[in-house]
Amino acid sequence: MLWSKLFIPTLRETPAEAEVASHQLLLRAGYIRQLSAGIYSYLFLAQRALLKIQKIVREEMDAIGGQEMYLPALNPAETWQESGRWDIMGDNMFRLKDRFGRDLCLGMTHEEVMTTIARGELRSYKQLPQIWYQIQTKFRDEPRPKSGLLRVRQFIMKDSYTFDMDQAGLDLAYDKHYQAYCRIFERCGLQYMIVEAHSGAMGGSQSHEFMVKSDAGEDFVAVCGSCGYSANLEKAAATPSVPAISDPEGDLSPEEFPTPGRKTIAEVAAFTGLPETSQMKSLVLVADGKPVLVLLRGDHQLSETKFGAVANDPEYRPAHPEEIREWFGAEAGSLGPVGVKNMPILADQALVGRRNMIAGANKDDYHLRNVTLGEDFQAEIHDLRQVAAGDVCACCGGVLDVVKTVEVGHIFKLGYKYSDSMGLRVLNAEGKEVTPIMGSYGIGIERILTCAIELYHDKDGMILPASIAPFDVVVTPANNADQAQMGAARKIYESCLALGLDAILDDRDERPGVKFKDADLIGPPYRIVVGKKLATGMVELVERKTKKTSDVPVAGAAAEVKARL
RNA sequence: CGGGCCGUGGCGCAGCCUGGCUAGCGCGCUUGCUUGGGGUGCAAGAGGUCCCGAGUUCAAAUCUCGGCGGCCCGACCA
Repeated sequence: MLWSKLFIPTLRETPAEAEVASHQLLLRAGYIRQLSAGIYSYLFLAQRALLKIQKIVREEMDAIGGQEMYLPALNPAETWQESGRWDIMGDNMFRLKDRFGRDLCLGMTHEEVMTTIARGELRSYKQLPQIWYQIQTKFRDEPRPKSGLLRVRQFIMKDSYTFDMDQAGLDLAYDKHYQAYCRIFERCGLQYMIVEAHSGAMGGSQSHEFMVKSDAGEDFVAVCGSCGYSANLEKAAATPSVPAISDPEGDLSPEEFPTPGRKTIAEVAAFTGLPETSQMKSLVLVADGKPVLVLLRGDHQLSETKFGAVANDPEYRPAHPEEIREWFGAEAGSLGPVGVKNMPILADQALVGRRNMIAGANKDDYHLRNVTLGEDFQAEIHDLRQVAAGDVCACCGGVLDVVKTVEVGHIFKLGYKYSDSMGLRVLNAEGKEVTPIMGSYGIGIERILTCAIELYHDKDGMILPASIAPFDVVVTPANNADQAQMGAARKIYESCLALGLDAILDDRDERPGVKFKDADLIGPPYRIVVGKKLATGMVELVERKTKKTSDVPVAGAAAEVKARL
């Protein structure tokens, strides 16, 4: 293609609204333009890159026996009411009414529609297993769209769904997807990691996320440098670090002491001269409409996900100050477990085995010393704390790190959640009616592009992996006015095409500097510069990643690019 | 849902506090010449409801109130 004929609106300056590198470069390189918050138009270059990504995804999905479909994005309310997600999705779902006043929504994912198809058509175990997928636009009314294409309200997703007769079948389907996803992210050139994940509102048992490490991300992942254990922070488990000082020995009784004005863990630590690890942190939460007292080691944080799961109410809330006053007779800064009878007490397992700790006295401005779990009060023990950097890996004893990541793929074993609630039944070999087991698997197409840019760029622009770059090579005549250069450039460009390369000829009447800058910006892995050395029969082959230049003969230039890709 | 910032030709900004000519600057765009290896130089041009509405005033980009839109932090998020 001829650059002079294309619409590639590059920007010399970075638009003020773009914060993260991928967003800035997508705008500057003329890939995207914003239409509204979290809604973007994909221009020519973006569309080319996204199509290349989709091609890779299709090839790998087809390779595991996936059958591509295309489902409606516009869904009737009933479909979502059947699974119960019409209510669960809340404000995150775009909703609208048709002319007759019927409720509709824009699909966020397609478990319901896929299950609707399946229950209408699948009759026999002979028809299973099935792997169905689509590449389609999804809609989510994010409370806060941000970071360019990283968090948007409309995006393209590859989503697949599997139907199997039994757990073993699901395990196999899950494993096929796991392997296919590895190949997809591999081929797209991403450095990724696979982490154990929390299955959230999707329901289901096992789940893995495919994450790309990036400061632009919003998901935190705990990783062990020694054994490779990695898990989403929502779910990660680890052995807590050893307390800063050991506990006082002996079977001591709780003893009240004044702590005037000291409310926070840090203030009490400073006042008593004892580290935060010697304290019990008391949180009052309201789950399922009922109060719960949660105890953690002073320096630990509550994992909202873990608590939500234990309390069986992901919608729980912190208690209001008035409620705390009513239930405890003290303010939040002076709460503790001793003497609490009117609500269940949940303690984090890091408190097991500890003795004689500091806790609030349930009396303003007083704390207790010598409080011991199991002796001075009883509690249910759970893993409730959020893993932190520096914790000890539960698998190997190594040190855990916590890194920021972007989620590019997620696979779930759904189990029977949808097939059961929506009435998908088939007959097994014995002629008995059984419920197939399902899995669902997603990939964010734009996120692959965005992560690639986050991962691979420099001050001059994108350095895209060849497999997803909109072009393999750009041919740049240094001086347009020079007929010999233009002619040679044209010939090289044509040889590239003949070799099956995605080539672009920068035939614009621009200064060489402008052409070089633009080529660097939009990210093709190679550039062939036809310049003064043409007189000696040579052109320059420049590798975008390293900016390394090598002289190659005119006649062999195209082949050399082909060989290097 | 809490907190902060912003809205002035396509892009980046100044002007606003302290109201007053035809609203500026850089980049980009058009035309001509020039130049031709990292955003060339010169010249001449085109392009603006100063986000919208109401109010104050002789006079509003500027002050007041209301609204809309965008960005960022937190909460939230398959």
